[in-house]
Amino acid sequence: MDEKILTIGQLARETGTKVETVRFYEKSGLLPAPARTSGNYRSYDRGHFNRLSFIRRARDLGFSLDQIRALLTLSDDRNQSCVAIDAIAKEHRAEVVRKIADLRSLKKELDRMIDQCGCGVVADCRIIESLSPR
Amino acid sequence: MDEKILTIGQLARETGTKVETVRFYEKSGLLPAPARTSGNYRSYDRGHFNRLSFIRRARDLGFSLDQIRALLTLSDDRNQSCVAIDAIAKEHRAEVVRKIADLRSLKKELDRMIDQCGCGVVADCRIIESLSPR
DNA sequence: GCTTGAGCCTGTAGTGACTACAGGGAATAG
DNA sequence: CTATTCCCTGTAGTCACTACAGGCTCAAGC
Repeated sequence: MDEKILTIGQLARETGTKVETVRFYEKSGLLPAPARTSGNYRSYDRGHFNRLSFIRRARDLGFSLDQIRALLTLSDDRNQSCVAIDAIAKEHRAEVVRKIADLRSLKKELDRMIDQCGCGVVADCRIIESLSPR
Repeated sequence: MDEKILTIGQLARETGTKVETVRFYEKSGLLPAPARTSGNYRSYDRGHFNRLSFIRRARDLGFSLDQIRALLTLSDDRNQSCVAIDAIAKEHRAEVVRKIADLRSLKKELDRMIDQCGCGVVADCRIIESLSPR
């Protein structure tokens, strides 16, 4: 039972978060408000550390704060079916797939544009031309 | 010389922009403030139409407003070399390439996560588990 | 001439997910 | 005792719009 207690700075360092971001998560209702010391400092425990780690990992994977809020709520009820969790993850993956496709066609257009640039004078620039209305 | 003059609504429709966005571009210094009618309505000419079309096309290709500002400034000097324009386009393409790579590795992680989900009960959920700190 | 409705005006505030102060108090090392 | 580092609250800024609120103008129909 090493109930080691962390200041906001330590918690931030250990989870790779900025101090301001930790406070922002608290204000946004993602991280419960912790106990305070006599000097009004926030004091975090293991539960906070776990929850913040979860949030950060999910953020790294591109989940929105709303999605994370939903995941956290669902994961609190350990006896529920995890179909809803699966659905959130799949919805997110579909978004990612869409974005990849969008960026790929974007890149093709940029390639075409850039390949045509003879790097002469602006008046003949194919990049400017392909951005201009015909 | 059909100097046809457009209201903000017509300009917006013809360029596929929202009226508020046109005003926003003016406030941001991307689109020059047009003349006004006696009733204080904005009246746009062909030059505005061309410039706004350019902005929209560049936005569709994912250029930032700052990049577009630079492109517009550069393209105004028709005798300059277009090396700088080429550089902006290539920098943007590099960003897009980076984003595609990021999203691809993201998708792989999401795939792994989702594949493992047996869709049982939250307590055994592999998605929650792989988001939690080890 | 009068009304109705669409379109226009300005200005402000909201979005997401933070980030960056400003102006203070608390804790700690020397 | 002092200097430094950390912490506190609250507000404003980022990007590229979007959405009002509250009011004015204009064109068409009656």
